[in-house]
Amino acid sequence: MSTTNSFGRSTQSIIAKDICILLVNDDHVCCNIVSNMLDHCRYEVFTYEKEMDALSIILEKKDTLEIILTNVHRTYAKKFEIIEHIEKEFKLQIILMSPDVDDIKKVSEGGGNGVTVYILKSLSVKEVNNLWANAMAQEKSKREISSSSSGKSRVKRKIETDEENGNVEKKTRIVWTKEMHQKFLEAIDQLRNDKVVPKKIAELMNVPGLTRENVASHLQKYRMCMKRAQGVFTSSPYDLTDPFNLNPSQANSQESHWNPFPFQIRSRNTTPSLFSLNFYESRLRTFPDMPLLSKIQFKPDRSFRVCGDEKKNILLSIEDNNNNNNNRICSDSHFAGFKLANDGKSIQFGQNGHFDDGSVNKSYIQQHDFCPEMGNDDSTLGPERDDWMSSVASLLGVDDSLPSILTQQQPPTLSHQNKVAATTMTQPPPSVGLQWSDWAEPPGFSPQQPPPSPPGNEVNDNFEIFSDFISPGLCELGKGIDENGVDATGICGFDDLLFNNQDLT
DNA sequence: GGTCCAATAT
DNA sequence: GATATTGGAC
Repeated sequence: MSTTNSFGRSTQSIIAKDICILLVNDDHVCCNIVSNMLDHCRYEVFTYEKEMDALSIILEKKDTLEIILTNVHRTYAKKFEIIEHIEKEFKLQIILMSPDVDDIKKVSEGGGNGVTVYILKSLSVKEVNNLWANAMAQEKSKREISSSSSGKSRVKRKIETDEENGNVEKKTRIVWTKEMHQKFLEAIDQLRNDKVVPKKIAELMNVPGLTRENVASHLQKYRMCMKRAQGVFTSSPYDLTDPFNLNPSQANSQESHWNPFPFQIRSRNTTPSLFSLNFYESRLRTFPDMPLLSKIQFKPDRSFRVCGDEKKNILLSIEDNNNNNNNRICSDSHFAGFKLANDGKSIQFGQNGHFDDGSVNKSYIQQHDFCPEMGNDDSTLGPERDDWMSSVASLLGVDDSLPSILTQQQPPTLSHQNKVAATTMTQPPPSVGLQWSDWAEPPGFSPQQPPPSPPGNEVNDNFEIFSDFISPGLCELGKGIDENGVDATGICGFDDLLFNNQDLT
Protein backbone atom coordinates (compact mmCIF):
# COMPACT_ATOMS: atom_id res chain seq x y z
CA MET A 1 0.00 0.00 0.00
CA SER A 2 1.11 3.55 -0.52
CA THR A 3 -0.13 7.01 0.22
CA THR A 4 0.93 8.66 -2.97
CA ASN A 5 -1.38 9.63 -5.78
CA SER A 6 0.46 7.87 -8.51
CA PHE A 7 -2.02 6.30 -10.87
CA GLY A 8 0.06 3.78 -12.66
CA ARG A 9 -1.77 0.81 -11.25
CA SER A 10 -4.93 -0.57 -12.62
CA THR A 11 -6.70 -0.95 -9.32
CA GLN A 12 -6.72 1.57 -6.55
CA SER A 13 -8.60 2.48 -3.49
CA ILE A 14 -9.18 6.06 -2.55
CA ILE A 15 -10.07 6.65 1.03
CA ALA A 16 -10.94 9.93 2.60
CA LYS A 17 -11.74 10.77 6.13
CA ASP A 18 -15.46 10.94 5.58
CA ILE A 19 -15.87 8.78 2.59
CA CYS A 20 -14.09 6.05 0.82
CA ILE A 21 -14.30 5.31 -2.83
CA LEU A 22 -12.79 2.13 -4.05
CA LEU A 23 -11.64 2.66 -7.57
CA VAL A 24 -11.12 -0.42 -9.64
CA ASN A 25 -10.23 1.32 -12.80
CA ASP A 26 -7.61 1.89 -15.41
CA ASP A 27 -9.33 4.74 -17.18
CA HIS A 28 -6.66 7.42 -17.20
CA VAL A 29 -9.10 10.32 -17.60
CA CYS A 30 -11.03 9.17 -14.63
CA CYS A 31 -7.87 8.71 -12.68
CA ASN A 32 -6.75 12.21 -13.54
CA ILE A 33 -9.99 13.61 -12.31
CA VAL A 34 -9.77 11.73 -9.08
CA SER A 35 -6.18 12.74 -8.83
CA ASN A 36 -7.29 16.32 -9.18
CA MET A 37 -9.71 15.77 -6.36
CA LEU A 38 -6.98 14.27 -4.28
CA ASP A 39 -5.02 17.44 -4.55
CA HIS A 40 -7.92 19.37 -3.16
CA CYS A 41 -9.21 16.90 -0.66
CA ARG A 42 -6.23 15.09 0.78
CA TYR A 43 -7.41 11.60 0.09
CA GLU A 44 -5.39 8.65 1.05
CA VAL A 45 -4.65 6.33 -1.79
CA PHE A 46 -4.25 2.64 -1.46
CA THR A 47 -3.04 0.63 -4.35
CA TYR A 48 -3.01 -3.07 -4.71
CA GLU A 49 -1.89 -5.60 -7.22
CA LYS A 50 -4.75 -8.04 -7.37
CA GLU A 51 -8.45 -7.69 -7.19
CA MET A 52 -8.63 -9.92 -4.19
CA ASP A 53 -6.52 -7.35 -2.42
CA ALA A 54 -9.39 -4.96 -2.93
CA LEU A 55 -11.52 -7.23 -0.85
CA SER A 56 -9.13 -7.11 2.03
CA ILE A 57 -9.10 -3.33 1.86
CA ILE A 58 -12.86 -3.33 1.88
CA LEU A 59 -12.91 -5.64 4.81
CA GLU A 60 -10.49 -3.45 6.67
CA LYS A 61 -12.28 -0.21 5.82
CA LYS A 62 -15.83 -1.44 5.70
CA ASP A 63 -17.05 1.06 8.25
CA THR A 64 -15.98 4.06 6.20
CA LEU A 65 -16.25 2.73 2.67
CA GLU A 66 -19.22 4.08 0.75
CA ILE A 67 -18.80 3.57 -2.93
CA ILE A 68 -17.21 1.00 -5.16
CA LEU A 69 -16.33 2.47 -8.49
CA THR A 70 -15.15 0.19 -11.21
CA ASN A 71 -14.77 -0.20 -14.92
CA VAL A 72 -16.72 -2.88 -16.61
CA HIS A 73 -14.60 -3.88 -19.54
CA ARG A 74 -12.49 -6.94 -20.06
CA THR A 75 -12.55 -9.03 -16.93
CA TYR A 76 -16.29 -9.08 -16.39
CA ALA A 77 -16.57 -12.42 -14.74
CA LYS A 78 -13.97 -12.02 -12.09
CA LYS A 79 -15.02 -8.53 -11.17
CA PHE A 80 -18.59 -9.54 -10.79
CA GLU A 81 -17.69 -12.27 -8.42
CA ILE A 82 -16.12 -9.65 -6.28
CA ILE A 83 -18.88 -7.15 -6.77
CA GLU A 84 -21.50 -9.67 -5.86
CA HIS A 85 -19.56 -10.53 -2.78
CA ILE A 86 -19.23 -6.87 -1.86
CA GLU A 87 -22.90 -6.31 -2.35
CA LYS A 88 -23.94 -9.25 -0.25
CA GLU A 89 -21.45 -8.84 2.55
CA PHE A 90 -21.15 -5.13 2.93
CA LYS A 91 -24.20 -3.57 1.28
CA LEU A 92 -22.14 -0.97 -0.49
CA GLN A 93 -23.06 1.08 -3.49
CA ILE A 94 -21.44 -0.18 -6.61
CA ILE A 95 -20.97 2.06 -9.60
CA LEU A 96 -20.00 0.56 -12.88
CA MET A 97 -18.46 2.57 -15.68
CA SER A 98 -17.78 1.85 -19.27
CA PRO A 99 -17.03 3.90 -22.35
CA ASP A 100 -19.23 1.52 -24.29
CA VAL A 101 -22.99 1.59 -23.86
CA ASP A 102 -23.30 -1.94 -25.17
CA ASP A 103 -21.01 -3.22 -22.49
CA ILE A 104 -23.17 -1.67 -19.84
CA LYS A 105 -26.33 -2.99 -21.34
CA LYS A 106 -24.88 -6.43 -21.58
CA VAL A 107 -23.93 -6.40 -17.96
CA SER A 108 -27.17 -4.88 -16.72
CA GLU A 109 -29.25 -7.35 -18.69
CA GLY A 110 -27.25 -10.11 -17.12
CA GLY A 111 -28.55 -9.04 -13.76
CA GLY A 112 -25.84 -6.64 -12.67
CA ASN A 113 -25.23 -8.53 -9.47
CA GLY A 114 -25.94 -5.64 -7.20
CA VAL A 115 -24.58 -2.80 -9.27
CA THR A 116 -26.57 0.28 -8.42
CA VAL A 117 -25.48 2.79 -11.01
CA TYR A 118 -24.07 2.58 -14.48
CA ILE A 119 -22.12 5.40 -15.97
CA LEU A 120 -21.12 5.81 -19.54
CA LYS A 121 -17.67 7.11 -20.43
CA SER A 122 -15.26 8.59 -18.00
CA LEU A 123 -16.22 10.37 -14.90
CA SER A 124 -16.32 14.10 -14.91
CA VAL A 125 -15.37 16.20 -11.95
CA LYS A 126 -19.01 17.09 -11.48
CA GLU A 127 -19.98 13.50 -11.58
CA VAL A 128 -17.52 12.57 -8.91
CA ASN A 129 -18.70 15.47 -6.83
CA ASN A 130 -22.26 14.35 -7.23
CA LEU A 131 -21.44 10.84 -6.18
CA TRP A 132 -19.43 12.04 -3.34
CA ALA A 133 -22.05 14.44 -2.10
CA ASN A 134 -24.64 11.73 -2.31
CA ALA A 135 -22.58 9.27 -0.38
CA MET A 136 -21.92 11.97 2.18
CA ALA A 137 -25.59 12.54 2.61
CA GLN A 138 -26.18 8.87 3.11
CA GLU A 139 -23.37 8.61 5.55
CA LYS A 140 -24.74 11.57 7.43
CA SER A 141 -28.20 10.11 7.71
CA LYS A 142 -26.68 6.82 8.71
CA ARG A 143 -24.88 8.33 11.63
CA GLU A 144 -27.81 10.54 12.49
CA ILE A 145 -25.47 12.84 14.32
CA SER A 146 -23.95 16.09 13.25
CA SER A 147 -20.16 16.32 13.05
CA SER A 148 -20.42 15.90 9.31
CA SER A 149 -20.32 19.58 8.46
CA SER A 150 -16.67 19.55 7.58
CA GLY A 151 -17.11 17.00 4.84
CA LYS A 152 -20.11 18.69 3.36
CA SER A 153 -18.46 22.05 3.16
CA ARG A 154 -15.58 20.42 1.45
CA VAL A 155 -17.82 19.17 -1.31
CA LYS A 156 -19.31 22.58 -1.67
CA ARG A 157 -15.94 24.18 -1.90
CA LYS A 158 -14.92 21.80 -4.60
CA ILE A 159 -17.91 22.57 -6.75
CA GLU A 160 -17.42 26.27 -6.33
CA THR A 161 -13.85 25.91 -7.45
CA ASP A 162 -15.02 24.29 -10.64
CA GLU A 163 -17.39 27.11 -11.34
CA GLU A 164 -14.75 29.72 -10.73
CA ASN A 165 -12.49 28.07 -13.23
CA GLY A 166 -15.29 28.04 -15.77
CA ASN A 167 -14.70 24.34 -15.93
CA VAL A 168 -17.84 23.27 -17.79
CA GLU A 169 -17.53 19.58 -18.33
CA LYS A 170 -19.79 17.62 -20.55
CA LYS A 171 -22.27 15.66 -18.55
CA THR A 172 -21.80 11.97 -18.18
CA ARG A 173 -24.28 10.09 -20.27
CA ILE A 174 -26.18 7.79 -18.03
CA VAL A 175 -27.73 4.51 -18.99
CA TRP A 176 -31.20 3.71 -17.78
CA THR A 177 -31.03 0.15 -16.66
CA LYS A 178 -33.86 -2.11 -15.68
CA GLU A 179 -33.22 -1.43 -12.03
CA MET A 180 -33.11 2.31 -12.44
CA HIS A 181 -36.24 2.30 -14.50
CA GLN A 182 -37.93 0.23 -11.84
CA LYS A 183 -36.99 2.82 -9.27
CA PHE A 184 -38.30 5.46 -11.61
CA LEU A 185 -41.63 3.70 -11.88
CA GLU A 186 -41.83 3.18 -8.15
CA ALA A 187 -41.19 6.85 -7.61
CA ILE A 188 -43.95 7.77 -10.01
CA ASP A 189 -46.24 5.36 -8.26
CA GLN A 190 -45.46 6.94 -4.93
CA LEU A 191 -46.24 10.33 -6.36
CA ARG A 192 -49.56 9.31 -7.80
CA ASN A 193 -51.44 11.65 -5.50
CA ASP A 194 -48.89 14.34 -5.95
CA LYS A 195 -47.48 16.23 -8.85
CA VAL A 196 -45.16 13.99 -10.82
CA VAL A 197 -42.17 16.18 -11.53
CA PRO A 198 -38.54 15.38 -12.21
CA LYS A 199 -37.22 16.78 -8.97
CA LYS A 200 -39.44 14.68 -6.78
CA ILE A 201 -38.80 11.58 -8.82
CA ALA A 202 -35.07 12.09 -8.56
CA GLU A 203 -35.34 12.54 -4.82
CA LEU A 204 -37.40 9.43 -4.36
CA MET A 205 -35.13 7.38 -6.57
CA ASN A 206 -32.14 8.40 -4.51
CA VAL A 207 -29.62 7.20 -7.04
CA PRO A 208 -26.15 8.68 -6.64
CA GLY A 209 -25.18 10.85 -9.53
CA LEU A 210 -28.59 10.87 -11.10
CA THR A 211 -29.63 14.44 -11.69
CA ARG A 212 -32.96 16.11 -12.05
CA GLU A 213 -32.13 16.70 -15.70
CA ASN A 214 -31.55 13.01 -16.24
CA VAL A 215 -34.90 12.25 -14.76
CA ALA A 216 -36.58 15.00 -16.73
CA SER A 217 -35.29 13.55 -19.92
CA HIS A 218 -36.44 10.09 -19.01
CA LEU A 219 -39.78 11.37 -17.89
CA GLN A 220 -40.24 13.06 -21.22
CA LYS A 221 -39.63 9.79 -22.97
CA TYR A 222 -41.89 7.98 -20.56
CA ARG A 223 -44.74 10.35 -21.21
CA MET A 224 -44.32 10.09 -24.94
CA CYS A 225 -44.41 6.35 -24.67
CA MET A 226 -47.48 6.49 -22.51
CA LYS A 227 -49.24 8.70 -25.00
CA ARG A 228 -48.38 6.47 -27.91
CA ALA A 229 -49.43 3.39 -26.01
CA GLN A 230 -52.80 4.83 -25.24
CA GLY A 231 -53.28 5.88 -28.81
CA VAL A 232 -53.02 2.26 -29.85
CA PHE A 233 -56.32 1.48 -28.29
CA THR A 234 -58.18 4.02 -30.34
CA SER A 235 -56.42 3.29 -33.60
CA SER A 236 -58.17 -0.03 -34.02
CA PRO A 237 -60.66 -0.37 -36.84
CA TYR A 238 -63.54 -0.92 -34.50
CA ASP A 239 -66.67 1.01 -35.02
CA LEU A 240 -66.20 3.88 -32.65
CA THR A 241 -69.37 5.68 -31.83
CA ASP A 242 -69.06 9.19 -30.62
CA PRO A 243 -65.68 8.84 -29.03
CA PHE A 244 -65.25 11.30 -26.21
CA ASN A 245 -68.62 12.80 -27.03
CA LEU A 246 -67.00 15.10 -29.50
CA ASN A 247 -69.74 14.80 -32.06
CA PRO A 248 -71.70 18.04 -31.68
CA SER A 249 -74.84 16.60 -33.24
CA GLN A 250 -75.07 14.06 -30.45
CA ALA A 251 -73.63 16.09 -27.67
CA ASN A 252 -76.98 17.13 -26.33
CA SER A 253 -79.01 14.14 -27.35
CA GLN A 254 -80.84 12.17 -24.76
CA GLU A 255 -79.14 8.95 -25.76
CA SER A 256 -75.61 10.11 -25.35
CA HIS A 257 -76.62 11.65 -22.10
CA TRP A 258 -77.78 8.53 -20.41
CA ASN A 259 -75.36 6.23 -22.11
CA PRO A 260 -72.79 5.56 -19.42
CA PHE A 261 -70.09 4.81 -21.93
CA PRO A 262 -68.08 7.53 -23.52
CA PHE A 263 -68.06 5.29 -26.53
CA GLN A 264 -68.86 1.77 -27.42
CA ILE A 265 -67.06 -0.45 -29.78
CA ARG A 266 -68.42 -3.52 -31.39
CA SER A 267 -66.44 -6.45 -32.60
CA ARG A 268 -66.22 -7.16 -36.25
CA ASN A 269 -67.60 -10.39 -37.55
CA THR A 270 -64.37 -12.23 -37.67
CA THR A 271 -63.82 -15.85 -37.12
CA PRO A 272 -64.30 -16.93 -33.53
CA SER A 273 -61.28 -16.07 -31.52
CA LEU A 274 -60.02 -17.61 -28.37
CA PHE A 275 -58.53 -14.30 -27.48
CA SER A 276 -55.70 -14.93 -25.10
CA LEU A 277 -57.10 -18.00 -23.50
CA ASN A 278 -54.53 -20.24 -25.04
CA PHE A 279 -52.03 -18.05 -23.44
CA TYR A 280 -53.70 -18.06 -20.11
CA GLU A 281 -54.35 -21.71 -20.12
CA SER A 282 -50.73 -22.45 -20.61
CA ARG A 283 -49.70 -19.85 -18.13
CA LEU A 284 -52.11 -20.82 -15.45
CA ARG A 285 -51.56 -24.48 -15.71
CA THR A 286 -49.17 -24.24 -12.85
CA PHE A 287 -52.04 -23.11 -10.66
CA PRO A 288 -54.13 -26.19 -10.02
CA ASP A 289 -57.20 -24.30 -8.95
CA MET A 290 -57.59 -22.52 -12.25
CA PRO A 291 -58.39 -25.14 -14.85
CA LEU A 292 -61.77 -23.64 -15.54
CA LEU A 293 -60.34 -20.80 -17.48
CA SER A 294 -60.24 -22.95 -20.56
CA LYS A 295 -63.99 -23.04 -20.60
CA ILE A 296 -64.35 -19.39 -21.33
CA GLN A 297 -64.50 -18.57 -24.97
CA PHE A 298 -65.02 -15.49 -26.97
CA LYS A 299 -67.31 -15.65 -29.90
CA PRO A 300 -66.85 -12.37 -31.66
CA ASP A 301 -70.00 -12.48 -33.74
CA ARG A 302 -72.48 -12.38 -30.90
CA SER A 303 -71.22 -13.51 -27.56
CA PHE A 304 -69.05 -10.74 -26.47
CA ARG A 305 -69.09 -7.01 -26.46
CA VAL A 306 -66.19 -4.72 -26.13
CA CYS A 307 -66.48 -1.40 -24.49
CA GLY A 308 -63.94 1.24 -23.87
CA ASP A 309 -63.75 4.45 -22.01
CA GLU A 310 -62.00 7.69 -22.59
CA LYS A 311 -58.97 6.31 -20.82
CA LYS A 312 -58.71 3.56 -23.43
CA ASN A 313 -59.52 0.90 -20.95
CA ILE A 314 -61.25 -2.03 -22.53
CA LEU A 315 -63.84 -4.23 -20.96
CA LEU A 316 -65.28 -7.35 -22.47
CA SER A 317 -68.24 -9.39 -21.45
CA ILE A 318 -67.74 -13.05 -21.93
CA GLU A 319 -70.24 -15.82 -22.14
CA ASP A 320 -69.51 -19.15 -20.61
CA ASN A 321 -69.06 -21.74 -23.28
CA ASN A 322 -71.35 -24.16 -21.48
CA ASN A 323 -74.10 -21.62 -21.39
CA ASN A 324 -74.22 -20.53 -24.96
CA ASN A 325 -77.92 -20.87 -25.46
CA ASN A 326 -78.44 -17.29 -26.51
CA ASN A 327 -77.37 -13.77 -26.08
CA ARG A 328 -79.50 -12.98 -23.10
CA ILE A 329 -78.73 -12.10 -19.58
CA CYS A 330 -76.88 -14.93 -18.01
CA SER A 331 -76.01 -15.30 -14.39
CA ASP A 332 -72.96 -17.32 -15.29
CA SER A 333 -71.55 -14.59 -17.38
CA HIS A 334 -67.95 -13.61 -17.16
CA PHE A 335 -66.09 -10.55 -18.02
CA ALA A 336 -62.60 -9.58 -18.79
CA GLY A 337 -60.94 -6.29 -19.18
CA PHE A 338 -57.66 -4.75 -19.84
CA LYS A 339 -56.30 -1.35 -19.23
CA LEU A 340 -53.12 0.52 -19.53
CA ALA A 341 -51.29 0.03 -16.28
CA ASN A 342 -49.95 2.87 -14.25
CA ASP A 343 -46.41 2.08 -15.16
CA GLY A 344 -47.15 2.96 -18.76
CA LYS A 345 -45.45 -0.10 -20.11
CA SER A 346 -47.90 -2.83 -19.51
CA ILE A 347 -51.50 -3.72 -19.61
CA GLN A 348 -53.44 -5.25 -16.81
CA PHE A 349 -55.72 -8.02 -17.76
CA GLY A 350 -58.39 -9.29 -15.46
CA GLN A 351 -61.37 -11.53 -15.53
CA ASN A 352 -63.86 -12.96 -13.15
CA GLY A 353 -67.14 -14.72 -13.05
CA HIS A 354 -69.07 -17.70 -11.81
CA PHE A 355 -67.81 -21.02 -12.91
CA ASP A 356 -70.02 -23.89 -13.73
CA ASP A 357 -68.76 -26.07 -10.93
CA GLY A 358 -71.08 -23.92 -8.91
CA SER A 359 -68.56 -23.30 -6.22
CA VAL A 360 -66.80 -20.04 -6.56
CA ASN A 361 -66.55 -16.73 -8.17
CA LYS A 362 -62.92 -16.61 -9.11
CA SER A 363 -60.94 -13.63 -10.03
CA TYR A 364 -57.66 -13.16 -11.76
CA ILE A 365 -55.52 -10.31 -12.73
CA GLN A 366 -52.31 -10.30 -14.63
CA GLN A 367 -50.02 -7.71 -15.94
CA HIS A 368 -48.04 -7.81 -19.14
CA ASP A 369 -45.51 -5.59 -20.73
CA PHE A 370 -46.51 -4.11 -23.96
CA CYS A 371 -44.51 -0.98 -24.40
CA PRO A 372 -41.04 -2.11 -25.33
CA GLU A 373 -39.60 1.37 -25.38
CA MET A 374 -39.90 1.56 -21.64
CA GLY A 375 -39.41 -2.04 -20.79
CA ASN A 376 -36.89 -4.71 -21.31
CA ASP A 377 -36.88 -7.42 -23.83
CA ASP A 378 -37.98 -10.73 -22.50
CA SER A 379 -38.38 -12.91 -25.52
CA THR A 380 -38.07 -16.18 -23.68
CA LEU A 381 -41.75 -16.89 -23.86
CA GLY A 382 -41.75 -18.14 -27.41
CA PRO A 383 -45.07 -19.39 -28.75
CA GLU A 384 -47.02 -18.20 -25.74
CA ARG A 385 -46.05 -14.69 -26.50
CA ASP A 386 -47.16 -15.05 -30.08
CA ASP A 387 -50.50 -16.43 -28.96
CA TRP A 388 -51.01 -13.54 -26.70
CA MET A 389 -50.00 -11.03 -29.27
CA SER A 390 -52.07 -12.43 -32.08
CA SER A 391 -55.14 -12.87 -29.96
CA VAL A 392 -54.99 -9.36 -28.67
CA ALA A 393 -54.28 -8.14 -32.16
CA SER A 394 -57.29 -10.05 -33.34
CA LEU A 395 -59.40 -8.55 -30.64
CA LEU A 396 -58.30 -5.09 -31.48
CA GLY A 397 -58.97 -5.82 -35.11
CA VAL A 398 -55.46 -5.11 -36.24
CA ASP A 399 -53.46 -7.49 -38.34
CA ASP A 400 -49.97 -8.85 -37.99
CA SER A 401 -48.49 -5.52 -38.81
CA LEU A 402 -49.40 -4.66 -35.27
CA PRO A 403 -46.72 -2.40 -33.97
CA SER A 404 -44.45 -3.95 -31.46
CA ILE A 405 -46.74 -2.99 -28.64
CA LEU A 406 -47.77 -6.40 -27.54
CA THR A 407 -44.64 -8.28 -28.08
CA GLN A 408 -43.17 -8.17 -24.65
CA GLN A 409 -44.05 -9.66 -21.37
CA GLN A 410 -42.67 -10.07 -17.96
CA PRO A 411 -42.99 -13.09 -15.77
CA PRO A 412 -46.51 -12.93 -14.42
CA THR A 413 -46.95 -11.31 -11.08
CA LEU A 414 -50.15 -13.18 -10.76
CA SER A 415 -52.31 -13.05 -7.76
CA HIS A 416 -55.64 -14.67 -7.39
CA GLN A 417 -58.22 -15.03 -4.73
CA ASN A 418 -61.46 -16.68 -4.23
CA LYS A 419 -63.76 -13.79 -3.76
CA VAL A 420 -66.37 -15.71 -1.88
CA ALA A 421 -63.80 -17.14 0.41
CA ALA A 422 -62.25 -13.77 0.86
CA THR A 423 -65.49 -12.34 2.13
CA THR A 424 -66.52 -15.23 4.30
CA MET A 425 -63.26 -16.40 5.75
CA THR A 426 -60.88 -14.63 8.04
CA GLN A 427 -57.91 -15.68 5.98
CA PRO A 428 -56.47 -12.56 4.42
CA PRO A 429 -56.02 -12.45 0.67
CA PRO A 430 -52.55 -12.89 -0.76
CA SER A 431 -50.56 -9.77 -0.18
CA VAL A 432 -48.25 -10.09 -3.16
CA GLY A 433 -48.96 -8.34 -6.42
CA LEU A 434 -52.20 -6.95 -7.62
CA GLN A 435 -55.37 -7.97 -5.95
CA TRP A 436 -58.45 -8.67 -7.88
CA SER A 437 -60.51 -6.61 -5.50
CA ASP A 438 -58.52 -3.63 -6.69
CA TRP A 439 -60.05 -4.13 -10.06
CA ALA A 440 -63.45 -5.58 -9.44
CA GLU A 441 -65.18 -3.53 -6.82
CA PRO A 442 -65.82 0.02 -7.80
CA PRO A 443 -66.95 2.43 -5.15
CA GLY A 444 -70.67 2.85 -5.15
CA PHE A 445 -71.25 -0.54 -6.60
CA SER A 446 -73.63 -1.15 -3.72
CA PRO A 447 -74.88 2.36 -3.09
CA GLN A 448 -76.36 1.54 0.30
CA GLN A 449 -73.21 -0.17 1.45
CA PRO A 450 -70.26 1.50 -0.10
CA PRO A 451 -67.08 -0.49 0.28
CA PRO A 452 -64.70 0.72 2.96
CA SER A 453 -62.23 3.23 1.66
CA PRO A 454 -58.68 2.02 1.28
CA PRO A 455 -56.47 2.54 4.30
CA GLY A 456 -54.27 5.58 4.44
CA ASN A 457 -54.23 7.81 1.45
CA GLU A 458 -53.98 4.99 -1.02
CA VAL A 459 -56.04 5.38 -4.11
CA ASN A 460 -57.47 2.50 -5.97
CA ASP A 461 -56.90 3.54 -9.55
CA ASN A 462 -58.76 0.58 -10.89
CA PHE A 463 -61.96 2.01 -9.53
CA GLU A 464 -61.92 4.25 -12.51
CA ILE A 465 -62.50 1.45 -14.91
CA PHE A 466 -65.77 0.37 -13.57
CA SER A 467 -67.04 3.70 -12.51
CA ASP A 468 -66.57 4.63 -16.12
CA PHE A 469 -68.24 1.54 -17.39
CA ILE A 470 -71.10 1.17 -15.05
CA SER A 471 -73.42 4.01 -14.33
CA PRO A 472 -74.39 4.39 -10.68
CA GLY A 473 -78.07 3.88 -11.40
CA LEU A 474 -77.51 0.49 -12.88
CA CYS A 475 -75.20 -0.94 -10.34
CA GLU A 476 -77.94 -2.81 -8.58
CA LEU A 477 -78.36 -5.06 -11.54
CA GLY A 478 -75.25 -6.84 -10.54
CA LYS A 479 -76.67 -8.26 -7.36
CA GLY A 480 -77.26 -11.92 -7.07
CA ILE A 481 -77.05 -15.01 -4.92
CA ASP A 482 -75.08 -17.95 -6.12
CA GLU A 483 -76.23 -21.50 -5.69
CA ASN A 484 -74.45 -21.81 -2.38
CA GLY A 485 -76.52 -18.98 -1.04
CA VAL A 486 -73.58 -16.69 -0.90
CA ASP A 487 -73.95 -13.13 -2.01
CA ALA A 488 -72.30 -13.22 -5.37
CA THR A 489 -72.46 -9.55 -6.00
CA GLY A 490 -69.74 -8.83 -8.39
CA ILE A 491 -69.43 -7.35 -11.76
CA CYS A 492 -71.94 -9.66 -13.40
CA GLY A 493 -74.34 -6.81 -13.88
CA PHE A 494 -72.21 -5.71 -16.72
CA ASP A 495 -73.96 -8.02 -19.13
CA ASP A 496 -77.31 -6.60 -18.16
CA LEU A 497 -76.04 -3.21 -18.84
CA LEU A 498 -74.82 -4.15 -22.26
CA PHE A 499 -78.05 -5.89 -22.98
CA ASN A 500 -80.01 -2.83 -22.10
CA ASN A 501 -77.83 -0.72 -24.26
CA GLN A 502 -77.78 -3.04 -27.17
CA ASP A 503 -79.61 -0.71 -29.49
CA LEU A 504 -76.91 1.84 -29.05
CA THR A 505 -74.10 -0.24 -30.39
C1' DG B 1 -33.70 32.07 -9.30
C1' DG B 2 -35.49 27.45 -9.47
C1' DT B 3 -38.21 24.31 -11.88
C1' DC B 4 -40.97 22.36 -15.50
C1' DC B 5 -41.60 21.05 -20.05
C1' DA B 6 -41.45 20.80 -24.94
C1' DA B 7 -38.43 21.38 -28.64
C1' DT B 8 -34.12 20.72 -30.36
C1' DA B 9 -29.31 19.11 -30.51
C1' DT B 10 -25.90 15.59 -30.07
C1' DG C 1 -32.88 6.00 -30.92
C1' DA C 2 -31.53 7.54 -26.42
C1' DT C 3 -30.20 11.09 -23.81
C1' DA C 4 -28.56 15.89 -23.09
C1' DT C 5 -29.31 20.65 -23.68
C1' DT C 6 -31.85 24.70 -24.47
C1' DG C 7 -35.12 28.28 -23.92
C1' DG C 8 -39.64 30.02 -22.85
C1' DA C 9 -43.10 29.98 -19.23
C1' DC C 10 -44.49 29.86 -14.65
